Amino acid sequence: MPSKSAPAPAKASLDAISLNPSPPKGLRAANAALKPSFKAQMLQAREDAIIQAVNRLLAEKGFDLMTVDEVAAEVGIAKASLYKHFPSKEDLAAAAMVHMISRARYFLDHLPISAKPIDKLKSLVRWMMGLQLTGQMPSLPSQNSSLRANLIANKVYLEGLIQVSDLIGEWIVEAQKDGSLCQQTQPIVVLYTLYSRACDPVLEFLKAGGQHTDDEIIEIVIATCFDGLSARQPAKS
Amino acid sequence: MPSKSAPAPAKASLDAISLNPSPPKGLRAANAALKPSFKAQMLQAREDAIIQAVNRLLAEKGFDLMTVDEVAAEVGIAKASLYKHFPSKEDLAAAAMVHMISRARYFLDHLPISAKPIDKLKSLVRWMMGLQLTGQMPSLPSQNSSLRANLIANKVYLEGLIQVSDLIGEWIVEAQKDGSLCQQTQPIVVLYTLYSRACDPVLEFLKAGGQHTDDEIIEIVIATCFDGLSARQPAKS
DNA sequence: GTCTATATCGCGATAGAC
DNA sequence: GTCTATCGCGATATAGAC
Repeated sequence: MPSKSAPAPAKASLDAISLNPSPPKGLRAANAALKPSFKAQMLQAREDAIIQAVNRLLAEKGFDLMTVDEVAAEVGIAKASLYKHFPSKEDLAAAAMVHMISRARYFLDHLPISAKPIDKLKSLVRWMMGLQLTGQMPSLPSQNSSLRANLIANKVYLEGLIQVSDLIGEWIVEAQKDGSLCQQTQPIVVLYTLYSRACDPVLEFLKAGGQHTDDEIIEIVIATCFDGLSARQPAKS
Repeated sequence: MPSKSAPAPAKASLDAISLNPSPPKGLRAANAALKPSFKAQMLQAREDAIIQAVNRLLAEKGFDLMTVDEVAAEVGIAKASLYKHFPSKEDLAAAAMVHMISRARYFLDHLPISAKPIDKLKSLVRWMMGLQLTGQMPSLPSQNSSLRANLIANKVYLEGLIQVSDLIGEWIVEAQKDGSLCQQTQPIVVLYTLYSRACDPVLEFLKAGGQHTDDEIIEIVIATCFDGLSARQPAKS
């Protein structure tokens, strides 16, 4: 079912313009006088379409099984044109990751300020799991060396990741102070654990089981993640 | 550090004979009269060496990045010889998985009978995490279609997996009855969650952090897995 | 900057001698 | 059953015309 038929070339480009309102784009294009330079806009839109295709394929097949030919086919352009935008497959994946970091920062910045830290953390995990269940979370096999090297060399990605991690880290510390989060667990461990939920294979298992909706799966994993598998006294709230 | 230098060809073969005492081998060789057929023994030992190498490489690089040439080099035989034992790369991985299932059944069967079900479950998770931390847990990217098809077509693997799952499932139900395991969580969800700990990326994160020993990491993840991240009343035990 | 066509190469799998 | 040598294919990346 997923494969050889040419996948509607024009659609991806259009979607990339209308959809994805998350992070505001075209800042650079909007400042150079009144004329945003249509050319630059088109170029930006095409790059967005590329990144969107990469993200989808990365989520569907992972980095190793994703081919540059597929990306080009999904965007509807020639492979050689792709390489004019991104000099390598690794850079393609890196751009997709930068985009995800950007979406994450936008999501975190727009959480209700009044929410309790523990609820912000849960919202984050729900969001990440939702992305994975809907095939939007790029999965980079953590073992590929060339890809990792390329990623940690990418300052935009790395600084974004650090900023996001710092923000989440503050919430973790706050949640520990207000008594809603386990104080025996080191904040860094909490952070890693939350990140790991974004690629937890249990999501795929449950989805394959077909007995639950995506939302049900998310609540199940949220419960096991925060409340644990052991029996617990009925919560006071 | 990991790579191009030819990796000590002879060693793997010898280790395969002396090490790996877990599941008893050579049953077939031992029955045909008094003479176990040295030839068959050597052949069996070589196949064990192959499987051991595959398991290690599978754990180190994953299925996609593992090459058959590497396996042959690590075992110390020619690639063509490998293909006389296993007709494809997928069969190679399948054999490694069958071996792991076998080890798991042996481990489960030799847990102290007197142990409480909840402790049996924790022991299992500890064992799986220990395997992953020491590079013995093969990681099969759950996305590869041809590999999955090959695996579920492998009756030995599938039946073994079902047997193991049934056994664990019984413990889960018992642990829920005796009040040590959360009764609101469906047994199948518990099972999937436990399995997922075997390939939880949080292990790699913590190991990369370098701040904890393997045993410490295991206890940390056991705690977050069973007790959750949320604050909890001091346990009564 | 986009295209078609091609270079280059790594990897799974085989041929055929011994 | 083991070896050396090679095929065949698919994938990344590039050349060169427009």
